[in-house]
Amino acid sequence: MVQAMLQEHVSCSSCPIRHRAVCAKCDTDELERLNAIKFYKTYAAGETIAYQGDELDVVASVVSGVATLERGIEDGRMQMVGLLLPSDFIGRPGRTILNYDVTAVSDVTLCSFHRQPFEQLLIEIPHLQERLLQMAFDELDAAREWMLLLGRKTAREKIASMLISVVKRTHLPEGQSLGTATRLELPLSREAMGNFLGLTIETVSRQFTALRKDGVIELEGKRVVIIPDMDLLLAESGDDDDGGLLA
Amino acid sequence: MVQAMLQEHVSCSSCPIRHRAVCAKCDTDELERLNAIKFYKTYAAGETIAYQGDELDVVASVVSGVATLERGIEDGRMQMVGLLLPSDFIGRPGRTILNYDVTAVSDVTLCSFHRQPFEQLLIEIPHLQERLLQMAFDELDAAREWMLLLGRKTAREKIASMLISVVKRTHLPEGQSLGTATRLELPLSREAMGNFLGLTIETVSRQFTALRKDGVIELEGKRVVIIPDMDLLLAESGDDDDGGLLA
DNA sequence: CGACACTCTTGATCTGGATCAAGGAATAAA
DNA sequence: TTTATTCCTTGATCCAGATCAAGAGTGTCG
Repeated sequence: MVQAMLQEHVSCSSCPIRHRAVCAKCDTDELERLNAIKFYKTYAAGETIAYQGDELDVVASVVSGVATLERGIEDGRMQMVGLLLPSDFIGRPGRTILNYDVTAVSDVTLCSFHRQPFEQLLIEIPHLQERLLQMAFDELDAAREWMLLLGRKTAREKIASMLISVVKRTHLPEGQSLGTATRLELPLSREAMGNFLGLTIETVSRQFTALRKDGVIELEGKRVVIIPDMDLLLAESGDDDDGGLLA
Repeated sequence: MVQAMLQEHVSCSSCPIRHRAVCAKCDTDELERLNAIKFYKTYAAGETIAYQGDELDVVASVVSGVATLERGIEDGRMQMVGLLLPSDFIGRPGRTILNYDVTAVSDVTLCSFHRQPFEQLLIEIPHLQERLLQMAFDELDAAREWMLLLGRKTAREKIASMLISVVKRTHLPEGQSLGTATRLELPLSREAMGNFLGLTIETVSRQFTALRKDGVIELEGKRVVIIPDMDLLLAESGDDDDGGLLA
């Protein structure tokens, strides 16, 4: 499997390293050097990629699938602190100890780099570091928006905000407008959503049915949400205007 | 006043640019170039340094005092998303619109740089960018720890965690151990703490008196907290071991 | 000095979301 | 087909923290 991926991606055409995650500006030579040290790895849905406290000697970029970062307390409480979609980055240069669990929510393919050669390239290719800096600041902005959600929003607002955020991250990049009716496949289980939003699974479920009864969303099965009027949902999110969670 | 600061800091001896915040590795020449474009500005306690939505053409580093980043919703709800102590950084290269209020909690002195020349130096002095990347990742880690607090901790745990975090950030850097009894001057009002923790002012107040009655802390007036046994406080924070919020 | 404005504490009550508990629906295993 | 198993929904009840309300300091400005 991994071998197949390697063959398939020799030119890195579908790899975020090429496209967005790390080096959109790389020239051919630089891309070659990145290609030389990268390797792919896949994980099955539900699999834990790495545990809190692990020593991690790789950094990676999500190629496909959805993964989460979660921080836990020993009594079982869990808080999601990162939702990783394709092109998102895992790990940080300069630190080896991981302080949260990384879990594959769906089947996940990572494009990984051993820390040492990657950090070397970071020094030698300046715009790679620049790109990483932008990504870190983007994540920081997202985290701060998320803090507003966790600290001050009601359960209903949290659900609405999450839906908007998922729409923005999965639909907008491909150029669709926010105004049209949207069909959304949720990448997360009710439990994962609870950990995302700081709620219990029961409250998540109840808010979904409440929003459905109020005509804000429609449900197809458990994982598909249809948003007939995005402005209606936006009005439920507690954000004045754009919102921008994780945007 | 600003003039006085400029004189006083010509060699940048007390400026974080020199010490920790941006360029611990700068050689003399590089320091000169940084000095050439920096300027100091002071703000009085309570003053708003910049508003959500402002176009900001400077980045800055906190020299002295305490400032906060807060994100608000129009109905008055506020969530603090950043607590800035000396050496912390404000603003981000590559973005001009600020998406939170920056407020001086105490009297604050900033060491500021106009965006253009600063970004230029960022390109020309690679380890400056490297330093900024480390700072961004540190803030991201802090934000994630903070998200765990906001999403999953009880009011009592929140207060305890905050106290530990303030101790770590204000005492530990000067080399004191965490084991000894500690006297702590709170930089924040009850309201600011509420916004920090996602609580109301009343709940903050009640938890302080509860912790005092239980012998976990002692209070001297409203702003001074004495922690007779740090392990006791640590046990109340909900963190297994180190905690590390904002550390 | 009193009047006012803040900030903080404390009490009484309310409520949103947690907890406890019992099914339903879908998929897989036997 | 029956029997688990997993994930989700719904109901009943409870409680931590919010809200409403009333002072208590403390400082400042006339």
